[in-house]
Formats: sequence, structure tokens, C-alpha cells
Amino acid sequence: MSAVDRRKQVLDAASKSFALFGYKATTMEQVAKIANVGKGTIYTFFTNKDELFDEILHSAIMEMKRMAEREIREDREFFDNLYRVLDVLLEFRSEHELFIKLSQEVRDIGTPKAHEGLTKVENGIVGYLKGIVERAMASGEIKPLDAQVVSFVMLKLYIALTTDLNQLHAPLSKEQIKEYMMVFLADGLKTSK
Amino acid sequence: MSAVDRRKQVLDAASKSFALFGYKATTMEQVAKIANVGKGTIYTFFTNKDELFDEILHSAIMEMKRMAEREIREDREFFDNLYRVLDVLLEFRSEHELFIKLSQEVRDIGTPKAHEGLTKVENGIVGYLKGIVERAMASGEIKPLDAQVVSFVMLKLYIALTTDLNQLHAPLSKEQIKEYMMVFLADGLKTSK
DNA sequence: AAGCTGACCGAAATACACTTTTGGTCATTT
DNA sequence: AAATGACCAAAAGTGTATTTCGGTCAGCTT
Repeated sequence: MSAVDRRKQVLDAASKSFALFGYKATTMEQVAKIANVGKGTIYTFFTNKDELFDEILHSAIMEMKRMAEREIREDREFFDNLYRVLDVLLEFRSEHELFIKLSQEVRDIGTPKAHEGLTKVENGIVGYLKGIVERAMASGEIKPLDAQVVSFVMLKLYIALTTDLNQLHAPLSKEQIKEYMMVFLADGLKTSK
Repeated sequence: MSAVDRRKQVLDAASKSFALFGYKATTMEQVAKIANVGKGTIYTFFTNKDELFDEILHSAIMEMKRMAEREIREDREFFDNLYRVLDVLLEFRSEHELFIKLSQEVRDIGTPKAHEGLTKVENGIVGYLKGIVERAMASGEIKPLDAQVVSFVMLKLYIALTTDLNQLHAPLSKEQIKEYMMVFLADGLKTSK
């Protein structure tokens, strides 16, 4: 077994554990056990628990960006791209599981590191969206507003429909989520006269 | 001093204290002191701290509804009404102060009663909005979607722009908040061709 | 005597001392 | 040279003493 394999073993084990138990309840010993390595081995690849956690979050963001990137065609319309990106994002459960677990942890026991992590992820996503939104504004496809505000609202809308709403209403299907996203982002509620 | 006066004294003192110190840090003794009454007097009007808190929240919701109601003209368009309701709501700081303080308390120390209270307020507002949204759908002014989901999104959008965004971006002016609300709710981001 | 009060009570929160767990290291093994 | 797990300090957890606070009510005031 080469070094890269072990690194990946650790990463996979940690991903599972963070998504399953949250930040706090994930111990380095447990990660080592799941990864089938000694505890010390983890520290040859990651300086500490925080960095391991950051790495997981970072690669989750990167994975989502990669998926989004693969769907974006420069020659297509912004909203066409948006629709297809939403489509693949909604399909990808493993990232969602981690984020949902961390949200629960923040809500239930308020782990600061979990809260920090989620904020970092949100900022990463908003930052990425911002670039795309700016291009769409420059090309005149969408209204010229503050790209950061628009990106932030897009993310909040997504979270509201996929997560927050479920405390008040039966979960929406992927199709419904896409429909509502497009209504608010593209055309608004107003009936076209 | 009549009984109604004393009741109001207590209510005003409690409002101030909850908005200033949050739920947990508001003690009945302190409320009594601010209200210039004995502690026992509070209990002649309210059975316990919870009921006092509920009463404050309830009257905050009612006050907001009354302000909204005053702006709504049945003969005007939904979006025209919406714009003017937002206008008066954004002006009204005292409710916001209470809600913001409670949000902080939930975030910082996770007081369950504060969390419960905010949820109750949110549900109250969504419930009220739902009626209005349903009428606008029935008259064909806005697209026929699930009124509860639409109302929920309206509230979340409002909170995102007035509160959540401020951790990432300089606070928006009232005019900007109204502008963004109308963009997402009425016409969407798409540039009209 | 009706309304109001604050000393008083038990329960719940806090502070503190002590125990256990856990993140991180490093001498030893493979 | 790479990997390990016993080991250590620090952080989290637990049990207990102490304080605070919600709620009561006997007595005072008007």
C-alpha cells in the first residue's frame, strides 16, 4: 500500500465519520480505526483535526464546483445552465449528508467548529456563484445588481427550499425545488400578461 | 393607578428587557424593577414568565399585522400593496430589535425558549402571508403555486436581506431591500427582452 | 377588602473540584 | 523509512456545593 492510498483511506474514513457523527463526535482514534491505520499515521498527512476537517470541506466544495463546471456551457443561456447545475447538485447526496449533519450539530449542541465550517462552505459557494453571476450581468442576461447579494440570495433560496422548509411542510421533490428556484430567480411570481 | 395601567407597565418593561437582554437574561425581578411594581404583581396578570413572553411575541406579531393591514387596499395590485407593506415594516425598529436579539441569543447560547419563540413568530407571519398570497393567486395576479411555500420564501428572503446578509456584506438600505424583494418576488432576474 | 408587595421556598442554573476522554507526540517496531 | 500505539497535557465530562431565579403567599397599604 502506497502513501497516496493511505492518505485516501484516512480522507474517506474521516468523510464518513464527519457526515455520520458530526465534527465533535468524530475522534481521531475512530477515524484511524475506520481507516485501518494507526492514529499517528493520520498526522503524517494532516497537521491536526481541524486541517483534516478543512480538507474534507474543501474537497466537498471542489466536488460541487467540478459538477457544476461540467454542466456549464458558455454558449448556453445563464438560466439554462442554472437549471442543469441545480439538477446535478440536487442529485448529489453525499455532500448534502455532511452539510445536513453539521447543521443539526450546530442547532443541537452549537459546536463552533461545525458552525465555522458551514460558514466557510457558504462563503465558498457564494464566492463561486458570484463569478458566474457577474458574467451573466456583464452579458446583459440578468439585471445589473450587486452580484454578491444576488449570489447570497440564490444560496439562501436553495437552502430554504431544500432544508428549512422541511420543518413546516412536506419535503419538496427535486422537480418542485427546481421549479421554485426558477420562478424566483428567473421570472418572478408575477403572471405574464 | 388602575389595573390596566399596571398591566401595561409590566408589558412595556418586559418588552424592553426581552429586546435588550434576551429571554434568559431577563429576570422577573428585573422586569418588576423596570416596571416599578412588586414581583408578585406581575403574576396577577401573567401566570408565568413563558406566558409573559408569549404575550410580548403575540402583540409584536399583531402590531406588524395591524401595520400591514393598514397599508393593504383591496382595490390595488398585490405588488403595489406588497411594496407599501415592506415600506412600513422596514421602518418599524422595535419589533426588529426584539427579533434580532432573540436570533443572537439562539446563535450564541441556544436558549430553547428563544428558538421556540422565533419559530412561533415565523409561523405566525407565514400563516398571515398565506392568506394574502392565496387571494392574489385566486385573482390570477401571481402564479398558482403552493401558497405556503411562496409565503415561506417571502419571509426567508426578507430575513436574508435584512439580517443574514449583514455577516457577509454591508447592510442594505431600506430602498435596496425593497428593490431586491421586488426583483425576486415580482419579475425575477431575467432582463426583459 | 382589594390590590400590591417582597421575604421566602424549592428547583434550576452555575461554579468548582475531580475524573475521563481525546488531540497530538514520539520512542519503538516493522 | 514508514507506521504504530503507549503516553501526556489539555479539554470535556461528571458529580456536588453554592447561587440565582421563577413563582408563592402572608401581611401590609390604601
